[in-house]
Amino acid sequence: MANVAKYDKERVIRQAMLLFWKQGFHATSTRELQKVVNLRPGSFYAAFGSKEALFREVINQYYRDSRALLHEIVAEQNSVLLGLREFVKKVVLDRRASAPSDLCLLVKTITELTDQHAELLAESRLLLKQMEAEFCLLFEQAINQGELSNEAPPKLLARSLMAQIMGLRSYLRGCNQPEMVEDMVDDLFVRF
Amino acid sequence: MANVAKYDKERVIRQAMLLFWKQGFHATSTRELQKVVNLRPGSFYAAFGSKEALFREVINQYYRDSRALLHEIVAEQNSVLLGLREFVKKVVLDRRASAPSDLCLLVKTITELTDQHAELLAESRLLLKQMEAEFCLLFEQAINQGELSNEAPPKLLARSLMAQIMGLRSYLRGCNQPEMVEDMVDDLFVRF
DNA sequence: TTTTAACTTGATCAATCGATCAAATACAAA
DNA sequence: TTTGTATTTGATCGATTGATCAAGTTAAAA
Repeated sequence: MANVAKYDKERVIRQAMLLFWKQGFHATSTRELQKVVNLRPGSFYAAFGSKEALFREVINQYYRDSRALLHEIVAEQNSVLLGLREFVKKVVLDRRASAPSDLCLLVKTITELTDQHAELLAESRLLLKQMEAEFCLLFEQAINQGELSNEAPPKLLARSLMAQIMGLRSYLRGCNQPEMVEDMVDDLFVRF
Repeated sequence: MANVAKYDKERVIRQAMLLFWKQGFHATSTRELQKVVNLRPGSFYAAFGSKEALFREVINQYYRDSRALLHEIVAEQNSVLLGLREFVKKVVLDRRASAPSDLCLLVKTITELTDQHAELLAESRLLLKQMEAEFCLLFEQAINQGELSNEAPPKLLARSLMAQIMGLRSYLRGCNQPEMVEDMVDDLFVRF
């Protein structure tokens, strides 16, 4: 054994995440990435292998962070349904000032990438499916606790919530006026 | 006077549109564009000036085509509301086999681009707003003809429809299973 | 302290990027 | 047919892309 990397890999991945999230995969050069993470080419490629491989680690970190945020917010609330509502508010509206993009990194990715990066596309789809599964579990929990008036299957509710969040965030990116979307978030939860 | 361009400019723009629509702005090189439109660099840059300028013409053509399709489909239907529903079905589901992407080119663009291409971003947002205005006019028409049970202002209905379409198409891009979305399109119009 | 292997560094690779240009070509006007 | 001008063509520009590599540096193991 000898040296051990003197940089914090998770920290580096999060710095890269911010840049990828803001600019997308293609518009972010490896030189920009090397600069923000303060690694020279050799260290950079020794650590991650390729731009694609780094991106793969980035979207997985993004998923873990998102899932953690969801469960944090739900845990703070009295009911699962209120928790979901707060999560949507947080992600769609509150975090707008600090996040690198109005949109979910995973949605940005499936929007940008084609079959030319089939692995990254498939990985992003998988992570979105996993996020949907988290929603589904929470809806099941809400049903078991008698919180839910809507009698639709939890799988359908989760699917619908995913599409609604994607719609709101895309719309917000288009109009750039958060006040137009605030009411829409509330409307979203009227149906539950 | 002398020669006149021997290619059809609108045709060229539509060919470029298919490539941009499929691959996005950054992932589409000027060389690929030159190839599909069968123009050598000189003619290409004489005709359009730059990649950005061509893209600008492309998204404007895309908007005109989309608006024309909307009014075509509405005209075929007995009611405005049925027309809107058919338009959504067409755009989200039916055209999936032939379109270069599951997503709206304008939404892909506002998703991909940053302030580094502020003009194109602003132009895309403007065209989306114009599409929303078309929806708004149709909802007003539906109200005037007594078709509409929903008493919400047409502006809100148009806004909601925009977000819903964006959500469905993004979700479809993520799951890649159209059958999961068919029912969601119908649900969308239950509320009207 | 010496050895040794991992890590860091800056230069550099071939390929591709968007864009330009002089020369060749094509066609309407004279 | 000749002239004049717009268009087309292929070569090429400088910059940037993702990635590699040998030389230099560091620190744990012996």
